[in-house]
Amino acid sequence: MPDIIWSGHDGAAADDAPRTLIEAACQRLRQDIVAGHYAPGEKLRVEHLKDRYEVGAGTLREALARLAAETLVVAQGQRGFSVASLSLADFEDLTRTRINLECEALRLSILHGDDAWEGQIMASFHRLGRAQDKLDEQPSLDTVREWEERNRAFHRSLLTACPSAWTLHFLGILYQQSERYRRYTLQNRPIPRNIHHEHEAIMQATIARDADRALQLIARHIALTLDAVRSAPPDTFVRRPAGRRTALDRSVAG
Amino acid sequence: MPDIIWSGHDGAAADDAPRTLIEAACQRLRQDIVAGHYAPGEKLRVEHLKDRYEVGAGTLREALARLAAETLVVAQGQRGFSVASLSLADFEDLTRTRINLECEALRLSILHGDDAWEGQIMASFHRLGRAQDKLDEQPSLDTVREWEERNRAFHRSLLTACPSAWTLHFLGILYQQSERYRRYTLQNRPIPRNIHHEHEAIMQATIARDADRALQLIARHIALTLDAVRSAPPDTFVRRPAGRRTALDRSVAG
DNA sequence: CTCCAGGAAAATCTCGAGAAAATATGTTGA
DNA sequence: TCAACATATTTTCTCGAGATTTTCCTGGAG
Repeated sequence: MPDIIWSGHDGAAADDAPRTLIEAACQRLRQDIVAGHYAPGEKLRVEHLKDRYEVGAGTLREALARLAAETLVVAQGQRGFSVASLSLADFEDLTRTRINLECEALRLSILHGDDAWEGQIMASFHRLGRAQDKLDEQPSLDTVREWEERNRAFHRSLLTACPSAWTLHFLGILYQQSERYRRYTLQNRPIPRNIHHEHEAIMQATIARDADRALQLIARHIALTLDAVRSAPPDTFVRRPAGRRTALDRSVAG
Repeated sequence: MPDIIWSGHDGAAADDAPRTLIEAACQRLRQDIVAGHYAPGEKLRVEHLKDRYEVGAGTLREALARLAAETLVVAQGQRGFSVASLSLADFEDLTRTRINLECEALRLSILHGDDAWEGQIMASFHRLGRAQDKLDEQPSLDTVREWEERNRAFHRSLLTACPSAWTLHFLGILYQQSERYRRYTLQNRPIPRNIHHEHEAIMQATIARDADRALQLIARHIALTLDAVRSAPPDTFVRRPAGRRTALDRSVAG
């Protein structure tokens, strides 16, 4: 139980209580970045942002450093911070990695889940269905927000029984990135109706403990997002500031 | 090619040039933590550390924030920073997740690797063998260091052809954590001889493009580290400062 | 017209001091 | 003896200003 590792790790958690100005600025910045208020690759100048978010320079600086942890912003040596770039190739990789991890997480969740877990899934699915109805009746920013929130809750409920904190941690990061892509490329696009049936099938297979089927369904479900983004206007991904170096520069255990 | 995402992400890369004092402090702190100079769960007081590393308070603070990104340290609301805790349960999870990702990365690497990639693997394997010889002849801190360095290089060479930057990124984090566990639990313990044969078998299967066999071998290879840590003194994992919350609190794409 | 060099402007990086919070300590009462 | 409150100390959090670096603009030479 490596709870501790994530406890203060404002990166993945801490939606609840912004105890410090840093956390508050971190949250607001994260929301604005994920929501697409800043263009991909855009430079984030501390001098400008400290006015916008009404904090000191050092404070904002540390908030940006924390966001760099989530790979939402990048920090270059002596050249300040900028919003992480978006590219189709990255999203393809992101989606494949997410499918890999989410299948593993769902498999473990089905293996370890108890009755309460099943109940939570049904409940969150029901709430998502209601949000879907409201969205169909009256599409608005509020109803969309609510649908997104409950969609996230539904997907999360599927995995709550997964005992692998590391897998969930990485999935959290990938979720966030995925959401950023989705919002950026599919701005204000209506949510197709058939997603509801996908969710229903996933839920049924999961509760029936049919791991093979559930994994197949969730994989396809996630892959559909990739197709949707692929069909975005071709000029969507353009920004590409100079980048270099590759990961995996450290340590290995034998 | 999401190179940009990792470019300045000092978290996983940037061994080369500490362009700022923050990066320098970050590197030194990371080394000291991975090396075990600080006990797991130990509080990291800024006032003390700023003297030790000869930087200002704000500078050290930001370095700690970046290390929190790598999950080496944790930042709690108004209660400062502390070293991430270690537990056997966490290491088991860590290892399983690493096996999952590393198998996927190796599979992709075998799929995409070219002749130059094969050459790099053979070269790094050869260098590792030489380091092993030197280590057998004369065990010392230097020879151990060299072996560790080349072991890391060998494992990295296996995956250089993997096109999934996200998988490699996560693996980098897991590697680092794994190394921390290994050093903490197996301090100064000799490296068993048969590891050389494991590496040889992995290399041969990889170059022969026998993905199934290579994956099986690498999975077992990593799992052996888990066994080694399991056999550590039972009182190794004790520290457990208060922790709460779980990951996966954010976002999902539909 | 292109390319290189120099300098001005902007931004980042760094530091120490003051305010807020949390922990530790000491005291009082039951 | 134990619990609870008030105080004191430590630690974190926050801010603005100065030093260093990068960037951009201008000018001139080839």
